[in-house]
Amino acid sequence: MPELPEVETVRQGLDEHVVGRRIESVEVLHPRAVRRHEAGPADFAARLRGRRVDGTRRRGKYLWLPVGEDALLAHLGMSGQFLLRPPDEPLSSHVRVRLTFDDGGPDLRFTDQRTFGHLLVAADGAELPAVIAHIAPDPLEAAFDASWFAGRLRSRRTGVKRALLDQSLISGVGNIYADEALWRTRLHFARATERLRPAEVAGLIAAVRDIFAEALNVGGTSFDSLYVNVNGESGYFDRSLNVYGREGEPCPRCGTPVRRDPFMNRSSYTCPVCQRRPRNGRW
DNA sequence: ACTACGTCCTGCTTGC
DNA sequence: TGCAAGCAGGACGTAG
Repeated sequence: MPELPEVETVRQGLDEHVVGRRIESVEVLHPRAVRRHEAGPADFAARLRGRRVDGTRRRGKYLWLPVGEDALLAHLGMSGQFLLRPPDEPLSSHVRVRLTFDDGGPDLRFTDQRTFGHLLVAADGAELPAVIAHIAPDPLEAAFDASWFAGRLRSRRTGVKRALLDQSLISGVGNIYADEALWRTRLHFARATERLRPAEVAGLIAAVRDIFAEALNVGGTSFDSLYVNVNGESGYFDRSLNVYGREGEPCPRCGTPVRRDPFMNRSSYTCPVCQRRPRNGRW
């Protein structure tokens, strides 16, 4: 599932293979892929046709390609991929949007099995598209303000994992890296945010940063081959996950079997010894 | 104003 | 063997 490291890997791939090229044609093969482009698929295509891709940007799990004053904004959802393929190669059934370029080189295929991802053209967008103005800075960008984040945590009345997943507080963290960062910091996911000590918050931020950096070094994580980078290569950070998806396996720190708890209609993985459940926790 | 939850979607896995 | 339920989950809209 693409979280910040996977999205950043994709951004780097796009930066290398797409920037500087002029878009010749835009095909929307599945309207759901552009559902957040309010003016509809035809307008989406028209706004991109003939435009040159000027660069690549990312905040959290969103990435965008500035094209003049506009930007092609993308969210990969759970299974979104950008694939570069020879234009004469047949389209797979999960290709939702296809861009071709006037240089005749590889086309760009937004492919998304589970269709949670989406693309849109932001008309205001090169710097920071207004539609994602509510997305907080991610911990790898200069705009991230640790004291602002700590203050927001203190004023929240929720559990720490819910807060980590709230993209308006800190962006880029999903279910996998949330569990990994909490394990590393020895925090249970239900710890009340307002009762976290400053050192615990600082440790949590550091853990998220470290885990993101480590994942980036190996090109992001992958579980079911749904996620691949822009060239179609799978990431492999999953080999170094400590608790996520490892129910019953020994905690790498203390050997206690990892526990899985239902959480927000999904799962949370913890070490029941390293991450003690709080008395007055918030799920 | 803030928090929590249902919903979208497909395909693989599990269980009867 | 076949079918149905379970599971994966990011972000948004809405209910409370």
